[in-house]
Parts: sequence; C-alpha cells; structure tokens
Amino acid sequence: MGRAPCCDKANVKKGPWSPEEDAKLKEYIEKSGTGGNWIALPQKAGLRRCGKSCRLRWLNYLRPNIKHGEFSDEEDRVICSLYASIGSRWSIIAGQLPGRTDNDIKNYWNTKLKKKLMGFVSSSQKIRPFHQNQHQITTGYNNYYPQILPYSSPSTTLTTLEAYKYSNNNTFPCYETIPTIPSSSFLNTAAAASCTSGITASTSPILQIQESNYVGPTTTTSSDGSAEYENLDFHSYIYNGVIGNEDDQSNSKFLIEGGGKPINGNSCYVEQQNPLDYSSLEEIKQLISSNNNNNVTCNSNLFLDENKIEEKVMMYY
DNA sequence: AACATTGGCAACCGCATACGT
DNA sequence: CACGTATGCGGTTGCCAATGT
Repeated sequence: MGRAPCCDKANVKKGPWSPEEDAKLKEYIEKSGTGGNWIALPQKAGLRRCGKSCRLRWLNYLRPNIKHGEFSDEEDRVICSLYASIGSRWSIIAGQLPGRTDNDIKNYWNTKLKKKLMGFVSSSQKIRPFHQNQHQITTGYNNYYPQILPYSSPSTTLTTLEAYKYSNNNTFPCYETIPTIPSSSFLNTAAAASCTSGITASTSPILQIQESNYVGPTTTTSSDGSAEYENLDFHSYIYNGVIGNEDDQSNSKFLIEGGGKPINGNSCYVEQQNPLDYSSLEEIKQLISSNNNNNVTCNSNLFLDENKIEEKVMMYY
C-alpha cells in the first residue's frame, strides 16, 4: 500500500501559474499567513492547486524580497565555495544568499555556473565536492588522481578529530595534502617525508588538493645532499574551494616553493597568505566538481563529520 | 523560412525527515 | 514506540524562447 496522495490529483491544476492565481495566493498569505498547513491552504485561498505547488510558488517566486536576475561575482564566489565544501546542499547555500532560493541557485549552478567553471579545468582535474572526496590510494606510475589527505606528520596520519583541530576559529576545516606517491617506489618514503615535513600546518580556511603525476623514478642528488625528484609534478590544489594550477603557484594565494616541477628536500610546502582575499573571480571560476570520478575509492573515516563542516561553514559566513 | 537543437527556468515528483497523536 | 501525515529538499522533467542549420 502506497502513501496517501497529498491532494486530489484529478482536481488540481498543474503547470505554470497564471497572474490571477499568483494574486490569489499572495493576497491570501499576506492576509492570513500559511496557517502552518499548506495542504489546506489552496482550498481556503480558492485555488485549485496542490498544497505543495502553492508552497513552492510562494517560496520561490511570490514571497517578499525574492531576488531575480543576474548573480553577482560575490554570489558566484559564495556558491562555489560552499559547493566545494558541502556539495549540492542547495537550501544551505541559499541560506547564505539573501533573496535567492535553493531552486534558483540549483538552476543557476546546473545551467550556467558549472559550465562556466568547467571550461577552466580539464577532465583529468575534476574534483569532487568536499564531502564526496575520498582518500585516494594510487597504485603505480602515471596515476593522475586527486588526492586528499588530512594534514599529517611524516610518520602518522591524523585522526578525524585531530585533523579537525587544525582548523581554527571561523574557518573551514583544514586539510593539507601531500603529493600522490606511487606505491612500490623507492621514492615513496623519501618523497613523502621530504614533502610532508615541509608542509606548513595551516590554520586557515583551506581545503587543498594536490595532484601529482609521477611518470618515472628519475631522481638527481645535488651536491648539498638534497634530492630532486623529477617528473613529480604538482598540478592542482583547492584553496578555499578554488582549484589552482601550476600557474597560480606564484600568485598571492599560494606559494609552492620550488615551483611545480622537481621537488627537493625542503621545497615542498604550501603556504597561503590571505585566504579570504579573492582578487578576482577568475580564480573562483576554476572550481569544479565532478560526481562521476570513478578513479577514487572511499576511506570515509579520514573525513570530518559533515555536520561539523556545516557548523564551520555557518560560523564562517 | 522552416525545422531541429540547445539553454534556461519554473514546476513537479518522490524520498527522507520531522512532527503529532 | 509505532504509525500516519506534513514539510522540506534535491533530482528531474517539460515547456518555451533563443539559436543554429
């Protein structure tokens, strides 16, 4: 037995609302309120509509202070940042954009913003929304997968709780990443240790992803003893929900010392300077997400409780 | 000019959750 | 606690206008 229908489907009108219906609904709600009962409202208001339809029409179109039209750069930025953090939780995102509805934002994302952003990132760099990102274990050479790990010392991996502590007041949880190190390579330990030890424990609103593309075990040792691992390239990372690339390494947002090319003993660290200082929308436009990356596997215990992320997001905005 | 395709958006649908009894 | 119902949410659909062929 299915659930009872919320209304008499045969006797309710569907499809676009007429100006007359809009006027009736608006007048009724402004005069009498919703009464906390949307199901009963259409009858009281003299409308042949389903209560759900009335609710939707009111919330998305008729209620006061609804903003229609172009989204501003700032709104784009907020949407991008939050999408990177919490995914398609449109109602939460809408809560941060006064006058915008979840439906509006969802449509905007699906039809415009996503496409706008997609143009900036190649398919190999598609990144999942934060809460969907998963611990990546690479298995050999030529891996080119996003890798997200909690910030860790060279010898230990932080627990979720410990990782959480790396976030400071009013920030997103902090995640640092280390390069993707191919397994079964003699470079693994050395590269991991040298890179990780150089990573600065950030306390900023930061979510970073680095990708490395290890294409061969080429290494050179300098006279000072530092090793350079060639062909181990950094490609991208996320910073405040913004995907950067090698070209961004010298800008004000990031400094990856040593550039994106060979990594030597102490040069692999990432530092952010002013996490909230977005100088241009172009950086935000590099955020992208993909729900269809089949190259990742799940190790969800490495990630924070989603509720805590939301708390942080709320504090931040 | 006619038809096909694409894009944008309002609205619908079904599921999960909240809430009342 | 169990059950039924209402609400809210996110995914999807369908319509229409714009654009392309």
